[in-house]
Amino acid sequence: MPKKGRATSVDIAHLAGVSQATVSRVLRGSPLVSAETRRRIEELVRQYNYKVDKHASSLRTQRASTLALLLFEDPSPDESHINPFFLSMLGSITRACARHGQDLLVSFQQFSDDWHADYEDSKKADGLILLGYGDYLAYEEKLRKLVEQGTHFVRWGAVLPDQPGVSIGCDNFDGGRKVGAHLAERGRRRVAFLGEASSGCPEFLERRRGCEEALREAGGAVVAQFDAVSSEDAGASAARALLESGTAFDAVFAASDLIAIGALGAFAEADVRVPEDVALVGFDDIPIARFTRPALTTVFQDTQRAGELLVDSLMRLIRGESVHSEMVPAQLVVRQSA
Amino acid sequence: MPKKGRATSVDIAHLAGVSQATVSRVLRGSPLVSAETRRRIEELVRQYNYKVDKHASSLRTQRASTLALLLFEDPSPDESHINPFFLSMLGSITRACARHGQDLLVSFQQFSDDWHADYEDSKKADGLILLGYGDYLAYEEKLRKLVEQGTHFVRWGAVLPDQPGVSIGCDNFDGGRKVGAHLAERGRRRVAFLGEASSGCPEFLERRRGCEEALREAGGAVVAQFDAVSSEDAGASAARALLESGTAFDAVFAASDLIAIGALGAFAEADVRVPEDVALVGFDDIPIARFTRPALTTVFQDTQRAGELLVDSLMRLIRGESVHSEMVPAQLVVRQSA
DNA sequence: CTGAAAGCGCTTACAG
DNA sequence: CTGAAAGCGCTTACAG
Repeated sequence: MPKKGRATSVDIAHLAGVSQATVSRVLRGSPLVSAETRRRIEELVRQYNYKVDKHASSLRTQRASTLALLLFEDPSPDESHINPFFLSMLGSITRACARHGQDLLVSFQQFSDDWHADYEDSKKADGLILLGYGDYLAYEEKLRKLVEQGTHFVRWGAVLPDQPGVSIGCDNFDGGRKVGAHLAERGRRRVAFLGEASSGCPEFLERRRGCEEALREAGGAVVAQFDAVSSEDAGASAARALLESGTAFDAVFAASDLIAIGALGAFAEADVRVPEDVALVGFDDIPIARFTRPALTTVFQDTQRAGELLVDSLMRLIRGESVHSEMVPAQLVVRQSA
Repeated sequence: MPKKGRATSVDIAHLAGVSQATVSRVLRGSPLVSAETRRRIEELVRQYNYKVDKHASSLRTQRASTLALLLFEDPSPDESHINPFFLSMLGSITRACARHGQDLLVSFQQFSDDWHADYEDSKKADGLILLGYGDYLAYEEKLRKLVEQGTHFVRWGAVLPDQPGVSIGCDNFDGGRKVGAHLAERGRRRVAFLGEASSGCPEFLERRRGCEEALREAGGAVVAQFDAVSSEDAGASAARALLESGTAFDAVFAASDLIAIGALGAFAEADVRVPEDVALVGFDDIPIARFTRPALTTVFQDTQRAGELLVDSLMRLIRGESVHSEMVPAQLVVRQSA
């Protein structure tokens, strides 16, 4: 007869006529319990809907069994929508956490110096998963600090030499190369790049560089770049700027699908036909890419695999095992726009 | 000199030459501390990067200061993408939690009997936010159980009489009515509804009923319904079925934007022009709706407001205050498709 | 304004 | 295989 409130292991122990320690053993799956005792306790546990208290357990074991996902987007600090690609990562990360028996704390925030403090110091989480866009230069400094502090973290992003910490990312260079090769094969030679390819945005930079390499081999080139953060609006503006610049081009490589979708709108307004007048390729393969008109040719990143890798790497880091950065393959998805 | 590992309040107390209780008081913002002592302790706290241990604190206070967001989607148990509308809710819920000083645990799952057990019994969370589509009939049973068990929860969904627990939802009926009125005003009289409007899906049913009412006043009607869950593929199939059925119609009301986008694709394939041949209206105003071709006329639900309301209601429920269901207004957004 | 002390609900060495 | 006991790091009534 547990009193008001939820039953505790002491209540269950009384009911079963054993010590509280034995109840705890059963719940932790210890082999040091007789089958009969175990059965009796499990029955009571079910009957009273007893669950181990997470806080008591975590306090005792010094493990939160919780991971924190920090999503940040520098360009759009407004209240609105998050990049759908990140959201698909969120989905796969959630599922990977469930498989690993970890709870997942989620937070959207601006770049912060307190990531570490907020989660690991307070022991809310055993480690952090960092997911976001933003100026990598500013970001790197913070990563370095996290490493110094011994924070357990993994990040999704460009995988480059000499980066602080562990990164999991798509093979952006190879993805770009596949786009360049495809465009060349379709007879396109003058490609405009839409997106900020600079050292502040290494993912985009790698995509552009890969594309350039493939193009060069075929006698083509990236003839212009118009900066854009990853949003439809930025993509539309960049495409309009491209059109107004008078640059001669026969293809556009948008650094992300969101940018490509914005460009698609700008081209339609200007009566530029895709793919007849200009071939258009995006990157990310967000769900909607199959449903644009024309359907978007783009690069698929295996978010399922990435989520699993992120969680798995982080857990190994937490256990003190050695972990290295890793890339997930990029795969060209040819649809109608190029 | 805190030993290895993070500093505890005991370490800080030693360093400051006070008792551990005093440190705790400072950190909880108790007025029972002299200004001088407070200052000294705060300095040390900063210097040693000390944070209150969440588990110890929660164990002692019996409050997790954490909310759990359970996202479930019945129709697509596959690994893939989550409805973007829910994701935008997730964004606003996260921010609302931050404002209220609550951590947010996120989980995607199938319908489960263990929602309660998994989160509140184990004290991982003080309350649950339920977000998802699925067969309401099956769902209602579970809600009833949650109420019986005294679980603190709020759900996003249709707000109807006699529902168990607290619901926050859009005014679906009024949203539907606005769609019907707009279509009628545009001279459309024969509207096909795409989406499963049944008692298993009360949101869609309300949307359809609202639309019918407005249409009736104008001499129009909903002439057909083709079921679809909320996805592009289901929308495309439903639209094709509509076309094949030979029904005469001059407008389509899709129960969600995802369905509308699928229908847009199917119409394009069949050379049915939107809005010339058929006017098309969606529901949700997901970010991409502005960028489809033609841009989608749809119904906006204030997710910002909804997220705040959900969190606020749940917290009041947790504090034992009385809370009632509430609706968020629906707003027609006219673009090009109708 | 401050400290000593009890206790939140577990886990796990230790002893049997 | 089982129990008694210590202790994880806090918060808060109680006493001064």
